Amino acid sequence: MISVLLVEDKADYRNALKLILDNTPGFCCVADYCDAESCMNDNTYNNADVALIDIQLPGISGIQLVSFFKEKNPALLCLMCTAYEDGDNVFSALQAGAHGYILKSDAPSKILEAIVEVVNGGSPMSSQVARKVIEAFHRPAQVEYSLTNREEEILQHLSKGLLYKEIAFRLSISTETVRRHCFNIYDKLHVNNRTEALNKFFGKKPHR
Amino acid sequence: MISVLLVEDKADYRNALKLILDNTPGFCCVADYCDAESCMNDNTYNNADVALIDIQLPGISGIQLVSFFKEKNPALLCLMCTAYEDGDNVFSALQAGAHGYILKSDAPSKILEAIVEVVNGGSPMSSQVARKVIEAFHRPAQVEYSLTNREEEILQHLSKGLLYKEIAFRLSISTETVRRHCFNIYDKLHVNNRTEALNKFFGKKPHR
DNA sequence: GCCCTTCTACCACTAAAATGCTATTGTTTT
DNA sequence: AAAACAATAGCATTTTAGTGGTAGAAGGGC
Repeated sequence: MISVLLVEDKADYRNALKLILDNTPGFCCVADYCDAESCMNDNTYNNADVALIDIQLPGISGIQLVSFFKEKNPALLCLMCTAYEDGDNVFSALQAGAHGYILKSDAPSKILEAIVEVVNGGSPMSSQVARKVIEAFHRPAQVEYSLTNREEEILQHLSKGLLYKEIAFRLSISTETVRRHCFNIYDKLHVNNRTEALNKFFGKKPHR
Repeated sequence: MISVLLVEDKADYRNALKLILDNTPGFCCVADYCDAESCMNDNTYNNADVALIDIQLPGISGIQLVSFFKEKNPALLCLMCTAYEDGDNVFSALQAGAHGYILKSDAPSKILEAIVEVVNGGSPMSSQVARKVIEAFHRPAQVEYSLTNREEEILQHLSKGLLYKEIAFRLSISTETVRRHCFNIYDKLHVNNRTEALNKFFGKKPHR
């Protein structure tokens, strides 16, 4: 028996889903809310397997609700529900911790299928959104900056936010040498400071 | 016309695919190889739109080939091909830069569909593999550090490696104010420098 | 009205980082 | 043996970052 939690502002759609869930063997609707706030103030989310959440909710968005669930009950599987396939929003939701999504235009049978899929360890989503996820996920091609082993080692320590003197102590070399290595690193990477070097070497887009 | 490159060691399967591609309007097979090495030594990969690559190749693996393509011709779309759905390998391939994958057991029509899908910006993959990708992609739960909007904005700029004065210029405020914001940020995050703040706020493990 | 937070700003001081130059030791390549 | 590179290290200088104190203007909440 899969317990589903509904958070959807449109009463018609919410009630329809509830009816379908409660009348399909193997499914049940443990609770339903018309907004995120009332759901957060309740604690039914601890008794559900899957949460079906509308992305566009009045007030606190569905994406924020996912973040909330992720903290309060990480085991809860979040399935997003959107009217139309809004790439960016769906993407943000997945990034926040959602496990898949369905379109409101999908047939009830497809929605039930998606719920089962999520429970079975899948992540139902369209191929287009999958691409966005994949791309954010790709490791940027190693552009081979030919740093020496020692330089990479230094960079590892730099990435932790350590001071030169702390790195020097850990590696049992002088602060001057650490300094020198850094300078050489920045030179090779064509950057001017620690943060740029880390972004470049570890291939990070600065930040979302 | 979609130009496809084949890298597949099983001659039967490779020839069959080639035949299908060359005899389907809108598709053509620009080259085919039985291993990664010979493909890397040629330069046909510059003339293809999509590369269909077997994951299990003798010698250099399909995953390594993807990394190679990513560096040499980042525009080439890599579609992996596997005999059975080996989660870890497929996952690694996607991480290395592949855009989707198909199963050898899929019908020819489905394979052609997947190729079109990739060209159209999609990422064909199973729901199970999508889940693995999604999970690797999830941001760790934000521990809510209650930074103000302005402080988060400053942090965004810090993450690019900008100097205080550069941030000040972009936000049209004084350097002193940027300085002050940073101090407040470090205070709230209980850290002592930029790198630590970035690691903590953006929830990153220092580095692999 | 008053309190509290946020954003703004200046000053002063210390610590650290970034940029130069030079130089020794060892290892590897040619 | 010479040349090239890697790692080490010292010194000097300038710039930037980090830590304090203080304080005014704008906005929300009580």
